[in-house]
Amino acid sequence: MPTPERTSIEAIVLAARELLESQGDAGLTMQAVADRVGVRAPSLYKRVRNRDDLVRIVAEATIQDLGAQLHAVPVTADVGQDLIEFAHAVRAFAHTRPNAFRLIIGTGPVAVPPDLDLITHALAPLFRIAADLAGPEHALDAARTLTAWAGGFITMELAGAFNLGGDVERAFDYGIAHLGRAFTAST
Amino acid sequence: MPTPERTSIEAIVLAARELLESQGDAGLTMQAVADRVGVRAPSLYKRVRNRDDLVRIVAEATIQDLGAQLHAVPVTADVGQDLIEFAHAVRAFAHTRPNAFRLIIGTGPVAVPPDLDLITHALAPLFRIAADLAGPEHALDAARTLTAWAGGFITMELAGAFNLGGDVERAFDYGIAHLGRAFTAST
DNA sequence: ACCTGAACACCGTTCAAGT
DNA sequence: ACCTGAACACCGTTCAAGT
Repeated sequence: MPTPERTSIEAIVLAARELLESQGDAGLTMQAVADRVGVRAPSLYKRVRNRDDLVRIVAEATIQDLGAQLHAVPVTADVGQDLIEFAHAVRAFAHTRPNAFRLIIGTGPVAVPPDLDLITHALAPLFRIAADLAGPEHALDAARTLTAWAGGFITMELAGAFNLGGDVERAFDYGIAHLGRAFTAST
Repeated sequence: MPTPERTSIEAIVLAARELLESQGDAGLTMQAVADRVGVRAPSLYKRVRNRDDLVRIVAEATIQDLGAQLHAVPVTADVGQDLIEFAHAVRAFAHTRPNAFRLIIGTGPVAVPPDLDLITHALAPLFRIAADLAGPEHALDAARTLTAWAGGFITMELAGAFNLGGDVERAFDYGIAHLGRAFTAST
């Protein structure tokens, strides 16, 4: 006797993302997700292996969203300007969904790492910029330097590590400008 | 009738640090700490407000250790070389105590933020380098760029985000070299 | 004054029993 | 085939009772 499906993986993931952002990682409990989608907690295990798996799915969905934002940044003739727009897009994304962003920086508590291809595809626009700035043979190194800086800066900003005074906005722009110049200078 | 003290805050913090490094954040439970110091879990609350407080103390102890390592880096006439040694010291520290390092990057699960003065003092050598490289008026911006890059790079490395091939070591040195040049170029 | 067992409110997860 | 209640092994934390 089949029972009608009372929820879906999509509803579960949506509930998990909303809970993560509104209540933090500790608020993302199987109980709370179940309540939100209208079933009992054990039912979730029909659609999801366990909590770690659910968190991994949320992380991957976030990577895809971030990738879409980055692919939407227009490509102009000025690579330096593109880098600025790109960096601001990442930062804006992180500010609207800080908890999800922490998840994909490798800093948040993700037990199961997200799919590598997803990350590669999401960051494809960055590799274009890095290659244009530093030349094809240093593209990977340059891309890593840029992601490390952006990820580190935004993580620290979200953690409130920049309370020493000074303008955080200006420090971010200072970083972009000097990084952009650093690569171009050594082509 | 006083009972003899069967443990101490020092023993508790030591146990917590060992557990964090060997078992990860999830393994750092009040139960496990109590077992290790030879009391029952409720007794810990005589020395520590709660688990979040214990984690904060561990984070602060880690900042002090990192600060000691950084202050031990010799100051030479070549600021560029100092920066290289400094960055390598941070990375070496992170590799020996990855879980504790994550705690102080603002990426790990620290509910209560560590004392700001501790961080300022620990990073004092960096500010010297930043001021020498970028000039006193841009010292803060430069220091933030450097810490963001180093913290982000090492965090991603520890999370295994650099599996795209290529030499991680080389990417790190590439980052130092270009950052060092970037600031000096614009003095 | 410190330590303890017992208890409480939570977790994630499993599983037999329902429909 | 999906959903559920009950149960299990864990958490962190409180507190009255011991010494």
